[in-house]
Amino acid sequence: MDKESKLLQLRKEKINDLKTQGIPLYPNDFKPSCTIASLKQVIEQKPESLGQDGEHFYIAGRMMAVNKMGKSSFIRFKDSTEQIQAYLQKDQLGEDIYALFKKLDIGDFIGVKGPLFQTRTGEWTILAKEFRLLSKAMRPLPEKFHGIKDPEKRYRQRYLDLIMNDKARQIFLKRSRIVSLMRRFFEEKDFMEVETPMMQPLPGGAEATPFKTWHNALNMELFLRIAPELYLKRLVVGGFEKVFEINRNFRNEGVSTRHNPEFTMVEFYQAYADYEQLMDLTEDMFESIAKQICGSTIVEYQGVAIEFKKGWQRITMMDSLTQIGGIDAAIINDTQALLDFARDNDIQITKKDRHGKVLTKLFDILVEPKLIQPTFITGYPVEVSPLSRKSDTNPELTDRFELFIAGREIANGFSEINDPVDQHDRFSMQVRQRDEGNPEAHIMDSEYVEALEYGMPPTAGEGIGIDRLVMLLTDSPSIREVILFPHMKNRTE
RNA sequence: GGGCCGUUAACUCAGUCGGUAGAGUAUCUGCCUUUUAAGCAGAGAGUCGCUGGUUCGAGCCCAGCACGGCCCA
Repeated sequence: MDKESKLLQLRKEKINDLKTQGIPLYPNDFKPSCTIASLKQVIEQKPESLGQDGEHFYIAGRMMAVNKMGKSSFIRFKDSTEQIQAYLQKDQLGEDIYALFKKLDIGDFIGVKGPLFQTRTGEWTILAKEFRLLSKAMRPLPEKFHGIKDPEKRYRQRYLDLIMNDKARQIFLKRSRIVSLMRRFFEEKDFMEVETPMMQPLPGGAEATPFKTWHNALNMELFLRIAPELYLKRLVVGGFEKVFEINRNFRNEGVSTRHNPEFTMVEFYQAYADYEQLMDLTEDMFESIAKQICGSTIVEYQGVAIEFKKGWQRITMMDSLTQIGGIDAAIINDTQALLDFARDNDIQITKKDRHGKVLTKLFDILVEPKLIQPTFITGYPVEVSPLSRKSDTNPELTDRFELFIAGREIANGFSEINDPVDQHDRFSMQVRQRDEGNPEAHIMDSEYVEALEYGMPPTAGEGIGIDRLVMLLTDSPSIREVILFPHMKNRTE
């Protein structure tokens, strides 16, 4: 990096000049008396108390625009809350300070002290009686009007995106509030927040390829978790009857507009509840969050109005395949006929796949993209649900649902298996699938089965993809817009 | 993994038929004490993603590679 742009060289020379003059470039003794947002509140509430003879305020922020007009200047600067303008006059500040100001750049942090006044056009402005450099910027900010648009640069240097694009800022403010509302929702229902291992000796709780890592001192291989599920249920065994965890999961698969290798889920478990109660809970939570974040239960996502008000459609996978997927009800139970149907429609399904798996694959392609309004799909086949309790009325199906919104999976929940014998059989079935060549099939977790052998109360649990929920509530077309630092390939220097 | 598109100044973007690289913003110099994307006058700024090829000559055509975006699997 010895090759530097002229601009950067000039800045460094300028910085050296300031240093030589004894001007502190990075002082840390200026304390703002209030934020810009709170100052603006004062302006709104009691403007009569303000004016050139009024109270002085200490305000700090990053300079975003400068209008130099000879012996006086306007600067626009912002802190994390708002932006405001200040008026700097040579007469007020003195020769030296004004000369210092003239050497500063957009992007520098500055502190201003003074009263408020109104300009000719009525804009409330700080009249600078004191002016200080608080932190020098070495590199120039992107252009003020167009900001920064290059998606690669926005993601790799998110700080620039956050400085220049208010829309990006708003997305992450909303994300933070969504997580906070969710946490409050669970706490108010007496759920307890817990943290379970992110590094696990056996990756479980989902069908996915894990990341591997190595613990030196223990001399063992570990996996970044693909789900917290099996640990959270151990806690239910241990007597914590309502638990939730908001944290990252890691899945070693491709990146896309809907997938980031690490993503955030909330997973929660409630003893003595069943999957139907969790559907109710989910409706309540989403309706409440949508209202508080978007001000309405109707949220526009990519040009489509989505209604979050509770009372969402609930339909079995079988019914969805015939009613939405357009499959003839006559062949729905005939595996061979379904395979023929798939072949005729260019849907790739292996012959090895059992009936339930065939149904699920057909569902993914024919039904899922059409589920725009919030919809619960229920009645998932046993083969694809190794941790879900079997239905009392049909042992081929489980007491499970998935939630779809805007054509994508948002949540997955079910009544849990608490029969250790059943769980052991299910794992065995998964192990057979693994032997048959499905690398994502579940691993036998004997220690988890042992935990169940000590007895787990009847329980239901659910996981909700927070990134995808944030996408919906912020009208973001790509998951990268809602993850601060989405994963990217290394740039080769 | 496949298809399409993109990569030019710090940022946003032009660049015609292949003929020595352009604008706005930013920067630098000068003027300017109520501006609003301030204004006026002047100046500087480029490994055109990388590597090869074709050509007298390549930002432009061809091939490969890298990174990114969108779509598909």
